[in-house]
Amino acid sequence: MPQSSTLTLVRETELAHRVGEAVMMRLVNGSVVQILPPRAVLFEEGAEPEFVHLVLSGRVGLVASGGTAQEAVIEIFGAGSLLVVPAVILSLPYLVSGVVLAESRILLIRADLFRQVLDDEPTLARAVVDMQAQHWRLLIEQIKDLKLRDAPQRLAQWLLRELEGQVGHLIQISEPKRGVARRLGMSPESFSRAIAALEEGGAIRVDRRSITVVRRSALERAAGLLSA
Amino acid sequence: MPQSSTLTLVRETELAHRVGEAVMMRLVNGSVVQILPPRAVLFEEGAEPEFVHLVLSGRVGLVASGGTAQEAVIEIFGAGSLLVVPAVILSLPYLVSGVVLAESRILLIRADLFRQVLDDEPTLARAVVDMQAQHWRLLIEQIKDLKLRDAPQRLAQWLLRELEGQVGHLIQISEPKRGVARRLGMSPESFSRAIAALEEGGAIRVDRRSITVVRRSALERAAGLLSA
DNA sequence: ACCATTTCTTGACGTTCGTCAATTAGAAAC
DNA sequence: GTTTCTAATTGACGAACGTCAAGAAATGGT
Repeated sequence: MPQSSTLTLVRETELAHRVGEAVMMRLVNGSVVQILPPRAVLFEEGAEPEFVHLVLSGRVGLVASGGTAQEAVIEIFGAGSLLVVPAVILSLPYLVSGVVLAESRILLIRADLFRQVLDDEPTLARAVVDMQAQHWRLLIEQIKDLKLRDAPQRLAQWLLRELEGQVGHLIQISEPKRGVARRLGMSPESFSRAIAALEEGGAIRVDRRSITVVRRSALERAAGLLSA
Repeated sequence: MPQSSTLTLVRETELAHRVGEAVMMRLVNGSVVQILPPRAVLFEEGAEPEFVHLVLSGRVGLVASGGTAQEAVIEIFGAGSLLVVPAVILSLPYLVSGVVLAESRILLIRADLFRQVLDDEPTLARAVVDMQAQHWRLLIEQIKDLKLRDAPQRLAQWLLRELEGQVGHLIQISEPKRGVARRLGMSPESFSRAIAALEEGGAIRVDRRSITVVRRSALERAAGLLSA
């Protein structure tokens, strides 16, 4: 069973708030915490699911690999996210790999334990429904992006979404830009050009990995949200 | 409350099997059944969610519209599918519209009723977790398709998936091809060319809206599953 | 501070795919 | 049957974007 500093983190997660102390303890006991550096692989596409992964800190990317060398970042999750619940519930092979993007602390919950608690404890099922619902909407938004917006629009949209939940007009990219580019379904080169175009248009100011939104309306126009 | 022919259909759904008669009746009572023709709109993107939709028969497409006239078919669901649970649970506007593709019988479950039963009845929460998990995997597969496969590969992949759960080698398209094309994220023209290419390659034989898979291996190669 | 490695940017080029337009094929109405 | 409307195909063209290649900038290690 994990140590106290970890327990503090666990208690701060949305999941812990929703299921309550007792149920959370059932999940935590018998689980393992790992602290992993970037590029570590949590689980691999095609493998049988062994754990549900609760991200306590850091960032984890869901990555899919095509037949050749190409890789696509499906989605990126931060602290509080519960990963690969569907694979565990259905006992089907992972559809994606989990790759650590920034040093992360991960709680590994054994698959059979998770399934059992899910059946025993209604509060867990109820909490999972909500979390799944949020993830579902993320994916729907992303499919909409991919199907009906071009690369610069996707970038503008992404910047606007990053801006929500932020204090000021500043967006800090916490990982190589390549990662963000792939998450947005474009090459690093296209990402670079799209960013340059937005800066050219006076919408943003870029320095290093810091992006300041200068004119929000220009961003919204670039995202295709404003008509003219 | 719906009539008996409808009840028979309801009882055949996966949901009914999983939650049991009593809970299902709570959902059905006070709910309404609609029989709708193609092109009917069940719910509209951006609107506040009023109902959870249980498809009893027919097919319903989830459609998203970009700023301009363009539309994208996100996913297509048939009998037994429970639609827009996430929007209802989170009380957030629909991200997509629901459009009837083939004449459908739909059970409309009031949003507040669904939320209440979801909180009261653990079996419903548990069933929804599973159904959401399946949907999640559909979307993940689709994002993988969009991000790392080109149009002909997506078509080949789709044909292979349609073939599973079929008896022979025959695939019947039950709606205008445009719909399938959009679901696959390509224009009808590209769809047409991709199909022609597969027929050219001897993988399939096409007649009207019937597609016969002649050489499965050729299809798998076209889908990018086989190396050479 | 230096060098080595990785990341990022920029340019040139080719492929893919969407759009436009014209034609053909089917389906439905009368 | 003919007309009419929608769906599907085919060709030509262009825009978007990925790849390749080279160079600049930043990062990390010692």
